[in-house]
Amino acid sequence: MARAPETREQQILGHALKLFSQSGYRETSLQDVADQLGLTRPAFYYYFKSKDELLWRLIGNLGDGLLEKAVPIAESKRDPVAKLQELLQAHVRTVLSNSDAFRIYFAERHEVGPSRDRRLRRGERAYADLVAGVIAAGQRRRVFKRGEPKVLALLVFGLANSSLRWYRPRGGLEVSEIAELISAMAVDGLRIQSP
Amino acid sequence: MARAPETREQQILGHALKLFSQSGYRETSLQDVADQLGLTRPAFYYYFKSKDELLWRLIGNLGDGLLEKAVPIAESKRDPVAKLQELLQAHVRTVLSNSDAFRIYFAERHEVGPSRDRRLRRGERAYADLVAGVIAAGQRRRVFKRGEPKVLALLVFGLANSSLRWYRPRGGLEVSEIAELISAMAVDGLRIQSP
DNA sequence: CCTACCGATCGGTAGG
DNA sequence: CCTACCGATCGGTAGG
Repeated sequence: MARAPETREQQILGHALKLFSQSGYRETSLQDVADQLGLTRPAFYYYFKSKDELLWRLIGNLGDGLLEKAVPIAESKRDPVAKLQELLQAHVRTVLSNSDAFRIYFAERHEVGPSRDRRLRRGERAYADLVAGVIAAGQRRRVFKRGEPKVLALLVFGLANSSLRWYRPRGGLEVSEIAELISAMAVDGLRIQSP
Repeated sequence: MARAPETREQQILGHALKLFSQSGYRETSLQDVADQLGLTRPAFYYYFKSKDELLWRLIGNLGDGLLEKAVPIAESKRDPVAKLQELLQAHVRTVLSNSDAFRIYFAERHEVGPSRDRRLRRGERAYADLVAGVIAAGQRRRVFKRGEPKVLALLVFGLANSSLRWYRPRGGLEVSEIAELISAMAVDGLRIQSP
């Protein structure tokens, strides 16, 4: 059972991930993090510039990860319904596979400061525009309901991200089951009902 | 234009509501609240026992309000689809009409301490069970999709509550429009698709 | 990475 | 006894 040789930096990131996710960024002191690792608080500053820097390392590139997976799906040649379904499945899988980090992201987003906040916001807008574009394409084909595509995209993200509120690894439902449930619910919710 | 004679207590509650909602509970000091009202921080303690007490006054009975409106709908004689639609419309209207308070509720829920947290949890469970019961009734009539009713209820709440993330009063969309959009999306998302 | 600290600010309380 | 506060400061903890 040879453990991967974790660096101190990785240990700090891992423990901070758990603590920030469970108790919040402001509620968790660097002393809490240091205690769990058996080192002093000042030692932390050998590895990270500040508490802000630690937070940014945890949540700064989550948006890029989502966008990377989404772009090829949105640019593929499938129909809008299939695209949206695939986009949402990928979204839920990514979010729930990194549930601690995304929980921190959504709860502590505002703690990163104005310039980084703008950067996060740009990423979010690009991602939302991508999904809104797919929804708009489905509306033009008369398969999705009318309504502001951007608002519908935000609602669909709200549905998908809400799984973070109750999802727990190894708790009844698998990530893939939740991803299928949510994507089906979102796509059917947007579909013009036939009867 | 005679303003209602606002007591100091109401003034404090109103300003704390805005500040906690905008910047967070821990991020807002009692000094910030006091400054906005032109009084000293110790004066605050004449009106409230503690910062915790202030938070509780803002979010402690939001759940009761939701439950009060939901019970008569759930107990009415309508079919499950109509019940769910009405439940969700009432939910969204209530939540968005008190958007600052509910934003605080969802973001700072954990700050109220263990015993009050249990109380909130009990209220949430009762409310979720109510909606899960309506969903289960719809499943028995083969109008709603299969799946754990409790999970489906949580997803539906997630969709409804996500509107708090982007809703702003006097911004394009009316509360009633959002309520109808969300309830239609949720009900159709749960419906077994006919074609 | 530790010991020994700092400037500031936190929530909360004293007497009047 | 009540109300509506004030100036000063408490013990602790924050990030650095």
